[in-house]
Amino acid sequence: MREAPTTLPGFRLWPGLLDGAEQAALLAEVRQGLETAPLYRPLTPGGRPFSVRMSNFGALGWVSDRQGYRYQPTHPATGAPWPAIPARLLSLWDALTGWPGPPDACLVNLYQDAAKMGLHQDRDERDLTAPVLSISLGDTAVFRIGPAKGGATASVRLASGDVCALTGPARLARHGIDRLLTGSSRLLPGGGRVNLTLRVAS
DNA sequence: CAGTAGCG
DNA sequence: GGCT
Repeated sequence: MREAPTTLPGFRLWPGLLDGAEQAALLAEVRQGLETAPLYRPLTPGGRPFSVRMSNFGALGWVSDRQGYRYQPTHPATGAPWPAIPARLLSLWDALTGWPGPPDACLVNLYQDAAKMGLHQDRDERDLTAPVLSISLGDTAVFRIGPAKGGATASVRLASGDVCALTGPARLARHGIDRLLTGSSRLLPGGGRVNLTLRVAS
């Protein structure tokens, strides 16, 4: 599968990398993990709820609450360790990133209806040179990305099966999700989008 | 604070 | 749409 050219150096995009069967198989593994680590709605440190629901796989999970942002080894509601990262995601990481080690965190974000994610930077990881890999499943999202220090952003549609990465000069790019194109995919029975974000947290 | 509103 |  070809890699598409992008405007921002270091932002890599592989449209349609996962075919329908691969998307369905991955989604089944995600659903299985979510039985152990149920989706929940986090709060910002200021106490406002996210519109997205979250969970995590891997040794460490990204969480937000009144205490702040951090990575922790257990689910905030159940106290249990996060489920393992599915092997096919680890293979994808190996195939697409040149990074010498595996990711130890996989954030699971579920967008439904009007859920969105404001512009932000991923900067809670110990080594900010390790890439971030993102997999989209379900409804197409309108993704926005711009330079780390502010300025003009670009809008990019992320469809089911697309994979993208923030690498090198784009590692600290500001990015977010403006909205979903509802009804654009039938992968999730009730509609919506699952985003999987692989990171080296520690 | 990965949220939101108001300004311009 | 970007900044505060």
